[in-house]
Order: sequence, then C-alpha cells, then structure tokens
Amino acid sequence: MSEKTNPTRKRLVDAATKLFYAEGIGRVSVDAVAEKAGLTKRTLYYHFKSKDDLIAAYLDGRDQPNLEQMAGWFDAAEGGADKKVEAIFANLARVARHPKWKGCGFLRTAAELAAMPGHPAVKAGARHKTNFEKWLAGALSSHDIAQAKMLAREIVLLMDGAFSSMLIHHNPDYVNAAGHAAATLIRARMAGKHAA
Amino acid sequence: MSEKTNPTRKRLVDAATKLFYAEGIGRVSVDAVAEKAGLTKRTLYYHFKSKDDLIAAYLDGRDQPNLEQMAGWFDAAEGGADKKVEAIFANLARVARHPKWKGCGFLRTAAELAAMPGHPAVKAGARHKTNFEKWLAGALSSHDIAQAKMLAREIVLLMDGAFSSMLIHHNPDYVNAAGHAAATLIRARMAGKHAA
DNA sequence: GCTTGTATATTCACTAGTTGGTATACTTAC
DNA sequence: GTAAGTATACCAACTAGTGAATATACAAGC
Repeated sequence: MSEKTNPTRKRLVDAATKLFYAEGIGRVSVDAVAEKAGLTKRTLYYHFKSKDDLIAAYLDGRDQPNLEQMAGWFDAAEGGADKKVEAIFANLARVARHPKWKGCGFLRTAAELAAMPGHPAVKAGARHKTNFEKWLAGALSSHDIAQAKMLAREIVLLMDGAFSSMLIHHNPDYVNAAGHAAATLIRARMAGKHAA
Repeated sequence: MSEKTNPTRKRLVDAATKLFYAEGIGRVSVDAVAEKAGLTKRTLYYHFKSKDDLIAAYLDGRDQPNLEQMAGWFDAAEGGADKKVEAIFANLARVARHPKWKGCGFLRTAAELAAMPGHPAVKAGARHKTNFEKWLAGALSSHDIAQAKMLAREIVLLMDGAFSSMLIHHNPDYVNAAGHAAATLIRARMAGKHAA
C-alpha cells in the first residue's frame, strides 16, 4: 500500500491538518492529533518518525488542494487576466472573513519554525509557494501578458502580504487593496508590454 | 518610577526581546527569559502578570525603534520618493542576509497567536503596522505623491509579502522584487497623478 | 481445513524533562 | 515598621518519544 493512500496515515494527516491549522503547530501536542484521529500516539509514531515529520506531511498534503483552489477561482472569473487575478483576491477576502480562517498555513508554519530554516516543513512551504508562482506565471503568459514571470512574483508578494496583513488586522480591506494593486500592475503590462 | 523606565523591567523586556525574536514566543520559556535577564522567574512574575503580558511588552518596545529604522533608511537615501522607498527594501534585503535575521517579529507573533485574535500582542503588532503605514503615507504625500494613502497601503502589503517570502525562501531576490514593484507603483502615480 | 510463520499494524503503560504559575520567606531602603 | 522587590522551592499538568506486548492479515505447508 502506497504511503500516501494508507487510510490510517491519511486519518492522522487529516487530524493534524485540522489541529495544526486551527491552533498552530507549537500549540498542538502529538497526543491531541492521535486522539482527534481516534488512534493512540504510539500508532502515530508507527507511521511518522517524529512530530516534525508529521508537520511536513501536513503541509505537503495542502500543496495540491491549495493550488486547485486558486486555479479554480482564476478560471471561474470573467474578463481578462487582471480581472481573473483580482477575483482570486476577492475570493480570498471572502473566505478570510470566516472565523475559522487563520491565515496561510504555509506562512504561519514558516513563521513558527523561523529558528529552524532547514526544517522539512519550511521546505514544503517554499515548494508550494514556488509552485503557485510558476502556475501563475504560466496562466499570465497564456493570457498574453508581457513579463509574466516578474509579474507573477510581484503578485505572489502582494498575496503573501495580504495574508499577513489580514492576520494581524483582521480587516479584509487589505486583501482587496492587494487585489487592486495586482490588477494595476497587470494592466500596466497589458498596455505597454515593455519593462517598468 | 515609571513602568517603562524601571531598570529591572527593562532588563526583562530586553531579554525577552532577544529570545522571543530568535526562537519564537512558543519555544521560549518564562524561565529562560528570567535566566537570560539574570533574575528569577518569581521576579519576572512580580513585574508582569503573565507570559502574554511579557509578549505584549516585547512588541510594544519594538514599535518605535522599528519605525526609526525605516525612517532612517528612507531619509538617508538619495533621489525621489521612489528611490527612497526602494532603498528601504534594499536595506531590508541586506540585513535579511544576516543569519540572526528571523523575519518581522510582529508578523511572526501574529502567526503564532492566530488562534487568539484578541491577544494584546497581536493588537500591538496591528498598532505598529498601522503606525508604519501612516508614517509612509505622510512621507509620500510630503514628496508630492498623489494618492499617498492608497500607495502607502500597497507598499506595506509588498513589504509584509517580502518579509514572508524571505522567511520561507531565504532568498533576498524576493525583497528586491518587492522594492522594484513598490518603486514602479510610485512612479506610476508621480507621472499621472490620477487613479489607477 | 487447520496450523504455523511472519510482517504489518495497533495498544497500554511508561519515562524523563519542561511548562506556566505560585506560596512563602527573605532583604533592603526609607 | 513597612512596603517594594527579589529569591528558594515547589506544583500539577503537559511534552515528545519509547519498550514491550498484542492483534490482525495473509501465505505456506500439509
């Protein structure tokens, strides 16, 4: 049985995902994850060699679903690339209003593990952010946007800034402002198609 | 004796600042802070009613020094507002290379305390970010930049995104890209002076 | 069909250390 | 003497991780 589809392992990762995202990795004990999964801690340690290993599995498991969420919002929006990107931010501002929303799990984990830069979970976060940036660059260039790579990076920066600002202010205006800035940058490139 | 200038209290806040920033608030015990300050834990609890209180004092103490750092970089740079803002990011990219750099303490604390949105330390972080945004809006408008408030918010978003991206990728290119995007947005307003 | 062997999967009970916070007593300055 | 400040010693709860036993699944031998 594949490591990824093992049902017990999946139950543990699902439980870890809910708890780690809701409370933060440092505030959730391994016992709590095992109990949430309806298993004992010893079983957890059979499937994961350490808590750090479990944290990395949690973030690895969020990579694809998150990318699909973003791509779904982009594809569903009407209009040009500027409107489609702005729609991602608008959807983000909407879901961020929900009381269960607690920011970007990748960024929060990196913040908690700042003292351990080589931690596998930080690397998983970096991979996800890179994947998102690459997907966005591809989506922009297929909409005939000049300098899609540079633009994608700028939009990622605005999005991570939106996550952070929303987390600290609890005010969706910041997310919408980021979306507006992203759309402005895109339109500047749509018109000119030359470097800024 | 004022609460802020009490020397024993200051020793404790200084010790907390170093440890909390270096390790993260969840990974530093109250005992460790007391020991770093050369005092006992009981003395710490005489001056602070809880660890949460100490965390808030740590962030409150960073507000002014951080603002002065940013303003210093801005003032010292040659050129127009675009160059001055870009200089802030360039300095950020420089200091972020230092191995002791561990991101923005305000954002990291908000990330750790995401499950406690009303926590006094999160509020202290929000106050600091608001102070910075206001200072930046004032600095931009005194350089004759149109829509300084909107622009200041966009730059703050880019900066928080730069902090986050740098923390997860450990690559200063992200910080410089954010500075470049900020300068681009400023120049767009310097030329046109009309809404985007 | 039944036993046995073996690898996988799970549990119970435990450890050694750390945590935030406190009860009590001592010291110093006025 | 008294009040502010500091220290010693302690607690009950919780932490990540482990040792040893057990349960389940499945195949081989007969």
